[in-house]
Amino acid sequence: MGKQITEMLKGTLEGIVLALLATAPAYGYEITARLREQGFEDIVEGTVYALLVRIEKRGLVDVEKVPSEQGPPRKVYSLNASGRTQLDEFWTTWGFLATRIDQLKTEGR
Amino acid sequence: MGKQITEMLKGTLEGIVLALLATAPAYGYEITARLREQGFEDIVEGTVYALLVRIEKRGLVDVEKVPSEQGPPRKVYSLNASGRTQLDEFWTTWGFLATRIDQLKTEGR
DNA sequence: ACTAGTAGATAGTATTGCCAAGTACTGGGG
DNA sequence: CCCCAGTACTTGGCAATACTATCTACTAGT
Repeated sequence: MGKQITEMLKGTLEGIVLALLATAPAYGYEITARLREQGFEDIVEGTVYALLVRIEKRGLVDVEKVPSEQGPPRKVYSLNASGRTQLDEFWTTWGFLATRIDQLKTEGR
Repeated sequence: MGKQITEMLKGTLEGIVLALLATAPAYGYEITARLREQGFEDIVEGTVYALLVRIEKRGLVDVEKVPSEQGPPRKVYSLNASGRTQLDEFWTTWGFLATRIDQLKTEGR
């Protein structure tokens, strides 16, 4: 996949991460790994950490430091009420966009 | 809609415009109007014109100047072979992303 | 001592959409 | 005659966000 996916992820990656956190709290390294498993092969740790800092500053997640058996302590993020609201808005916006784009696709033949 | 849609459009707006041009050649003002009709109320002319300049520079469209009965001459853009290839790639990338996000949505309950 | 794996942070860059203002042309109202 | 609305395109500056590259810190195995 080229750089198209990079630009498409702007605005959606945050929602994707919020959705992941909605299923269970997680820490950065883990989130990166999950994204990779799910097909987002080229998403890089730096991107995820920066995003997590951002959503923490906006108060969408609660953070807890948990010692790790291996390596430095983990910062475990869990979605709070604000985050769930934001996630709902994400689904609304996504639905809006996806509907219109899918419509364009079917019109295109 | 908040600023979420703004970020989401990054990377998708180009594909949307290419898809519009795939149905018929069009000029900037017209494209802006069509987008507005289709629900993208807050897309601004400046954004569309800048995008058109970009895809022209990348050789995805052919341009023809056509005199208008009212106002300055129109720059009519039509998708060429390169543009159609790019559009195909857009649909592939979009399919990839949409599949994964929809999957996250259904998992989320 | 060295390497690999885990875990996080950050400075700099590029892309892209938005905002705001300006240019150019036509036709109608005061 | 001047101003305004509508059509049509241009441009300079700003903000958000993903990527690149590099760095720190800790543990375990060779």
